[in-house]
Amino acid sequence: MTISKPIEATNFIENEINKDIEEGRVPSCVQTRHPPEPSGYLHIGHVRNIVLNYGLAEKYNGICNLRYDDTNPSKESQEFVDSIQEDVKWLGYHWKEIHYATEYFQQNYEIAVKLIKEGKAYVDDLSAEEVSAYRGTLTEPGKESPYRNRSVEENLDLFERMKNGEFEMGSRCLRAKIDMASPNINMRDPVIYRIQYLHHQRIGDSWKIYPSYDFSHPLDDCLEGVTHSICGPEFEDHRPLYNWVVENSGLKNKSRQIEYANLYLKGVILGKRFIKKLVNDGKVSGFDDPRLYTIRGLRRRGVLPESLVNFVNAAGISKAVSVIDPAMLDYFIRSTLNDVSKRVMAVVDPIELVINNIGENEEIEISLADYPQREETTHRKYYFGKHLLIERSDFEIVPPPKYRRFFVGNEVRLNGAYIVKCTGYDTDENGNVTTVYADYDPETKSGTNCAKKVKGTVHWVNKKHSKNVEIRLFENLTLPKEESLSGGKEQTAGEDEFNPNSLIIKNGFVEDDIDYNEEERYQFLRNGYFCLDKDSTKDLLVFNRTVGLKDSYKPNNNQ
RNA sequence: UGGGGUGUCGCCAAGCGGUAAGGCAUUAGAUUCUGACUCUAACAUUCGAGGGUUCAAAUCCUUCCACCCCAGCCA
Repeated sequence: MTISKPIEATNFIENEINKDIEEGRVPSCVQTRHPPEPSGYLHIGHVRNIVLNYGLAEKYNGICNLRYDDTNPSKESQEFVDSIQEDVKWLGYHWKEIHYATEYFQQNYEIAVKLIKEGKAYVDDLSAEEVSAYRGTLTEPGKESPYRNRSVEENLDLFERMKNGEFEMGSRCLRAKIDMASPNINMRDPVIYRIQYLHHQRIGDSWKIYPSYDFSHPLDDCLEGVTHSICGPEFEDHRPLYNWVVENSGLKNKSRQIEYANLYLKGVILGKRFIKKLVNDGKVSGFDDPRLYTIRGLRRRGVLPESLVNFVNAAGISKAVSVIDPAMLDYFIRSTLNDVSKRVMAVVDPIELVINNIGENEEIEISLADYPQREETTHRKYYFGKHLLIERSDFEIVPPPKYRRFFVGNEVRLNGAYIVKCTGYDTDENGNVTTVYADYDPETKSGTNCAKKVKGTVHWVNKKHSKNVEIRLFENLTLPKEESLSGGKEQTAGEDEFNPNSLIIKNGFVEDDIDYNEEERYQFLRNGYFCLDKDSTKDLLVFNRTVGLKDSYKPNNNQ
């Protein structure tokens, strides 16, 4: 039993930061920011960004602020701003301060005015379609807008009137005057302010003009004292623009943008838009559905935050697109859970086991260790008796080679109780096994250090001392197409593309005094971790998944 | 197609001119009152491909190939 330890990571971003510090470009305490747009729930793909930003600040004794990139009210809501804070806290990270891009609107505006005065920005009257048409294509340069060379006075006046709400939404915008012929499309006079008459969740209707990401983000970074602005790969071509804004802002603090690759899990749905669609279509119960890889979905599945952090650190970081095998995540989930899980007995798919040589009402008290994986553990009482339940898969009429569990003539240990010898079985008219019979050996009680050793140990539950529960086995909710995992693009998926086996409901049994406890994690069988859920329709829900679904017994390989 | 980026074991990923770290997965074995956990061992003569420079290259030069991102008044 090892205690999972935090994984130290060094990566190319740290190398860059170290260089900046050594060469005196930034103070040794760096400042980062975690800049989510409050337009969705956080998911596993965001954890890398969180670990990086908060982690880097921690590592360099700097600070990391949470800053909502809330410059597009049409997509954002308070629900998302609240959930993001909860999720970050749950992950174990702390921001120094909370800021909003909207807090900086006045300063953003003043800098825009300064740019206009310097002839570096102009109000364009072209429609959105025209702007697009004038922009050119990937291979052809763009055309300059006829409004590009308006006088500073006219621009100032127009921009002021935009701000005052005198124009229609979309009728005009403010553009940075850079280079319409640039091979980098982002530099072809990007729009930096647009007119927007939408109600904003934080600032209401106070502003009629909204800066674009490309304008506000670098400014807010500099204003806040950020030294390193870590972002996704999609902003790589925006870096020249980022730097242009920083250079022309007149701000003394100059932040530097560094991009890293996003993290995907093979076959796992992560797109914000996609997750929303699943929720809206009722495919899943909500943003916290355990099949989802949202932070809260994972959490509800019983995953612990350190698993996520360790996973992300172990996966490392580079600029190459990384599509990680979910088995790796599972490993980190298991390794954390293994340390903390209470071992209990439960049977997912039961068949009856009758002990021949014990009285109908006879009961033998046994003691079960709650945490056998630890040096010290508490114990609980349980009862061995005549009518027990075992897992259907723990009995075979014709045992495959090397099979260690129940088959007629074989001896097996009932976990925590006695060694038992299988004597026979009953089947129904269809040939399905209904009952298994066995004799127990009274000399082999658990804890007595009996000489007899047996290869297999089997979980069981006493029919009388167990309760019927609904057991929900969750598989990963995946898509067959790999391209569906991307976050940004329009994604289309038909209903039948979802894994239909993502939720399996079983009628199982658990020891009768195992009750809901938010903190507790459990393990039963050889491979399943679960937690109980308070929304249970019956006594409890069991969340399982690929966590530990590895079954070392593979008959086909053992022939 | 113009620009930007990336290609090291099935999957991540170190490496930055001195002769291929590590993790996941896999395989074999030990241990085991969970076929779990733990343990031990195996697992790239080779770094997208071809040329070149060098005593020496995954690391430098060069050509080519593949994949990703960019033409929102989204972020």
